[in-house]
Amino acid sequence: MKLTKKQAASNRKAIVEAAAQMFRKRGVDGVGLNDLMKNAGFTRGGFYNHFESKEALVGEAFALSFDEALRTLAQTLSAAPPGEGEAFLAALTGYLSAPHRDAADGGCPTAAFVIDAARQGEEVQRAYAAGIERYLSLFETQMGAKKGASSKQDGARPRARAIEMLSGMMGALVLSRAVARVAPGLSEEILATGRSRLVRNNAP
Amino acid sequence: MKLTKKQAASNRKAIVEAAAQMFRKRGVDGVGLNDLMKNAGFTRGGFYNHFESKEALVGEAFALSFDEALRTLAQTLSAAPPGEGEAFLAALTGYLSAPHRDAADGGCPTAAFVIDAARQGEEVQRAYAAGIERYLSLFETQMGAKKGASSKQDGARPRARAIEMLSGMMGALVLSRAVARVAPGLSEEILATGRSRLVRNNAP
DNA sequence: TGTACATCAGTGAACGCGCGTTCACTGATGTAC
DNA sequence: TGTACATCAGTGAACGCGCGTTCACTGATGTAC
Repeated sequence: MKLTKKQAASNRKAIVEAAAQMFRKRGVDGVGLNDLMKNAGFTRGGFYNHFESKEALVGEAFALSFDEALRTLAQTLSAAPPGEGEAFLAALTGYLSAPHRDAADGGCPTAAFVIDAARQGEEVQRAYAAGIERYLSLFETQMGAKKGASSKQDGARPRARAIEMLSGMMGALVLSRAVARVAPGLSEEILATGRSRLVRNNAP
Repeated sequence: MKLTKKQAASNRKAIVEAAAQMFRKRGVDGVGLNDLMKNAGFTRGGFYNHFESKEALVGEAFALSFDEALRTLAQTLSAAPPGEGEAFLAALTGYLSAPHRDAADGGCPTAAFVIDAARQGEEVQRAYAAGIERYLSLFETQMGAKKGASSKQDGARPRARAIEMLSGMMGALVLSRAVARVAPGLSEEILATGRSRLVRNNAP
């Protein structure tokens, strides 16, 4: 049953893809390897043909999640007319939306993995920290692009503004998820408050 | 081996206390009942004399964590000279500190349970949402007390300011925890940025 | 108040189950000649 | 290019282990008289 190298690599990728989604939705501890392999379209025994251990997969799943999220965001931004910063604001507004809140499996890995990352091994945590730094760099670039146009936060340096933005938006998103089922009004209020803050901080 | 009612209630309390700490440190899925009961000073079989299921305990552990955190905060604030708001700012600064980052088991339940809450059953999630509302009320009260003294955020209504504060501070704390072991510089930078934002927003 | 008995918190073995991981086996691919 | 063989991804049973939960049992407490 040996497969072509191309097919084997593709199958491996499918496992990491499934893991990236399932880990975001249910947490690392909430996903078993048998369940994962079934979702990826295989039987459980084949897992160790591709990965040394579950932890090794977790690191790859974290890295892939950040790769995809950052690539998608970069594409969205580059598709818009440059210099204005409107596309960036639109992306941030979509971040604090009900669809993103309700679809964690395809959503922001910073939010989905923020508690898991603290409890995983160092290699996994390094993948997470690397993703954070990439987000911060992107934010700095975007904020620098419309320098002078924004108002109230100009006193803070770009790096500090990027950190505030990432932690503040991620905090609002995870909090809105945490109460969504039993307090939908509060959940929406948290998202709306975050969006209005974005608008306020970006007003001319 | 029957115990006095008082002793039995005390033993039950010990189990919930242990759970409140262990769940905050390792997550709900990361704590087994045998391990929990051993930590509380008992053998595993006794658990079901006090609780219907693990999920029932989770709800009580969430509620107790919020009770203790809010009581401690209220005590700190009431011990200080009233009206000035200095004690509140000091408490917030302590929230974004390395000791709090490094001791999740005795720390803020909003932060520790924010991802678990989204994945637990409705009863557990209700306990979490109730805790959030209590935090928001306390924040509103504290911010109202120094009304007119603060500057930049006065345009936002107290409720919105409380939501921003809770989600923003919680976001910074969990993000600093997520990278603490592999990127201590970034972790401290996240905390420091949050603290400087507090100072900025509360400057006269 | 004193005795007789039901209550029930604690014990520790045991249940079935799913976990991460290992294994012998299969058979088409990729390689050596 | 054609044949012979080593490689290795996939299969599915099995491993030991810890999980949440159940159980029969113990014996001091709380209650009934």
